[in-house]
Amino acid sequence: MVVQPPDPLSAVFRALGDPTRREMLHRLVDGERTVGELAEPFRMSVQAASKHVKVLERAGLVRRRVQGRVHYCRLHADRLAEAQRWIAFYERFWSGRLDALETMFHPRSAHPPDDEERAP
Amino acid sequence: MVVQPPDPLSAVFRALGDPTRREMLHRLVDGERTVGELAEPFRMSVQAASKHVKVLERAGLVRRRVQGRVHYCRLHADRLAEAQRWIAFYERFWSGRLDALETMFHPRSAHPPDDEERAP
DNA sequence: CGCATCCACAACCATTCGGTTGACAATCCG
DNA sequence: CGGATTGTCAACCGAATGGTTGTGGATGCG
Repeated sequence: MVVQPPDPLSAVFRALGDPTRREMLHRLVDGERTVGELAEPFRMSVQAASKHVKVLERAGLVRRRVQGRVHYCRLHADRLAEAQRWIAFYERFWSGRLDALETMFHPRSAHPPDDEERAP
Repeated sequence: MVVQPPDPLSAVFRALGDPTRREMLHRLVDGERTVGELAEPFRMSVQAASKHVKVLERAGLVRRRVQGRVHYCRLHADRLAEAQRWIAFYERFWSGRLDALETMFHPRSAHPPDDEERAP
């Protein structure tokens, strides 16, 4: 309704909210892949897969390099870091804490990562 | 279209993909809150906020305790741990690594966290 | 040149999402 | 009892999502 520009964090989480896109990200860990290669494992049209790639791209999780007629996609994980920092704020609240030592290396801020600043 | 049961990880990420719901989670860090209390900061009807709470609940991020006519919600962060483990697989690919020491305390598996196992 | 390949764009469709309003069930309290 | 409070449920609405098909633009190549 409000048609406000979606904040980056929401875009990242929503992009991750689809298993097809998560699988695509995973297939990018060992290097660049073309849109066609990314589409190949899925039982869907290339156009549909292309839409998924675009969602990942708009979320900042994938960068594209056009060479000739092929589009090479590569992982751009920096946005994932922000997402993880947001989640990490809640580490103290989940039960399966690996070991207490870890908290020494995760100095958490008193506030959750910057978010929801758009609401006055 | 395929109407398949959404996997838990997708449900978590999609729940996190909305700033209202992230804000609600944040307001649960210092204890239980009723649905009304959760709805109060937002310029939306109680019914709309109630829907958000239900999304969080179905994603397993919030538990509910009904007492009389009030519904007390509390944070249940375990699902966030799974989400973070999924993201953590990509740590090696983002640039702003805090310090190399941290990797000693994050022994990563060779594979990403269990996911997309539903596609044979 | 002529054709095949890679991919985007556009239109369309069904479903989901995020919000509304209205009605109602249950509970507390005078 | 009767009224106020808390919250759900149901129906509805517009926009976004996830898919399809069709078209066409570049590019590579025989």
